[in-house]
Amino acid sequence: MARTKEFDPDAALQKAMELFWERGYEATSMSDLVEHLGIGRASLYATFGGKRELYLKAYERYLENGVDFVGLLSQPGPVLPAIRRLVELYLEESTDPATAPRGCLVVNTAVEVAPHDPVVARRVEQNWDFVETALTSALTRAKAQGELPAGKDPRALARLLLTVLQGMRVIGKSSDNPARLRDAAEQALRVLE
Amino acid sequence: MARTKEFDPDAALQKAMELFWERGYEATSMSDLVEHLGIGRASLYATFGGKRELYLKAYERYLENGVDFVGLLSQPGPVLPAIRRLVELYLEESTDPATAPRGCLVVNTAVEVAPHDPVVARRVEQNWDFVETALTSALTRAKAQGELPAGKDPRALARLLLTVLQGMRVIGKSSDNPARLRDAAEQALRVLE
DNA sequence: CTCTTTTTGGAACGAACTGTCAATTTCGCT
DNA sequence: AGCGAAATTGACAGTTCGTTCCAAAAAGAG
Repeated sequence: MARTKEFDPDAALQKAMELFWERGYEATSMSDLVEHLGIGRASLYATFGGKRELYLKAYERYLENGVDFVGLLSQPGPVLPAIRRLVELYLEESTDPATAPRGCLVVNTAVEVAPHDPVVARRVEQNWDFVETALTSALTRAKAQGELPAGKDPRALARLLLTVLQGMRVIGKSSDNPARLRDAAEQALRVLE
Repeated sequence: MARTKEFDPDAALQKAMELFWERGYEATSMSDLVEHLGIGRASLYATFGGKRELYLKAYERYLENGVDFVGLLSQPGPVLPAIRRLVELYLEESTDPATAPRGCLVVNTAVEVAPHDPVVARRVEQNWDFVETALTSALTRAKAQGELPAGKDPRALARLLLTVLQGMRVIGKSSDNPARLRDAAEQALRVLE
């Protein structure tokens, strides 16, 4: 017994996520969002709450649509080719002029928002944990399958890869030198041999 | 034949840099700056120009007082220990709860400001070039001195280190797990052996 | 001491900010 | 058909933003 929503909340959240992704938290105003989402101001507040809550929901939406680590790394068979594909995926997104400037929303959030918002900081750290865990279990499996030398430490290697991936995203945001990140990615992969 | 300034512009710029470093560009208002610098609004504008110009000057001030790559890496004698010290310095600053949340102003700038300001982007990229060059020449010297295996590529290794260092700064901003970055740093250094 | 130049604190500017509210519209249901 | 509940609309507060302006004060040069 109510009026139906005129807009699709899912599509609106997607657009909000893209705007936050491109411009950052502080530089994106509620008026910008109202304009780009094509919905009324009050509808925005009624559906998503204030700016901070909307950002948190946009952040989660980003994670849902992001790189599928588990799907990529948990496939049966050899592990290292999957890790190579993962690194190359990050490399492409970090060097392509169309996608590099926006970087990764998690990195952007870690840098701009997390230091001033404990809730956000926890979410970001959970993501680091998640990626690290996915890489660790993949490398552990690789070691069991003989793809990784016996002396290597899967968790330590996962932590190096995690750090390199985020570093690539940062440098890609302000550099149009693909060779730089290509070399870094290649050297990072060579650690696994 | 004129009045002298009542405040020390150098000290004021230092304080402005610290405020931008801690809060970011957008989240720091001119009123915040006036308050923390202890000088009048008009003096701020007359001395440093507008907000953007002040930020650019603060950025340069940060670079002047930052890690002395050349001084660290150009000392005569073995190179690898110096590189190890450099990585450990980054590790400490990225894991110490007192310094980790503010991260590195260059990284913060690369993420928040560079994508929307070509001038800033150029400055940031110049910094990546500078660090990469310093590391490359150091590793080249290490190779000549037999510290680095003959098969290694100094520039590619420098690019990996550059990426790892920036990645550490990002993860350190939102993680209080020192072991994570310690492992990453250790594995990165192991690449040189 | 006077003139000139600069600094200074604070008021004031228009614009933009986040968030709210009453009025209106549209649906489901009796 | 008409009633109640939810959603839209547009305007509206109350701040805060970056920036400018101005009168008063201060300090070196003659």
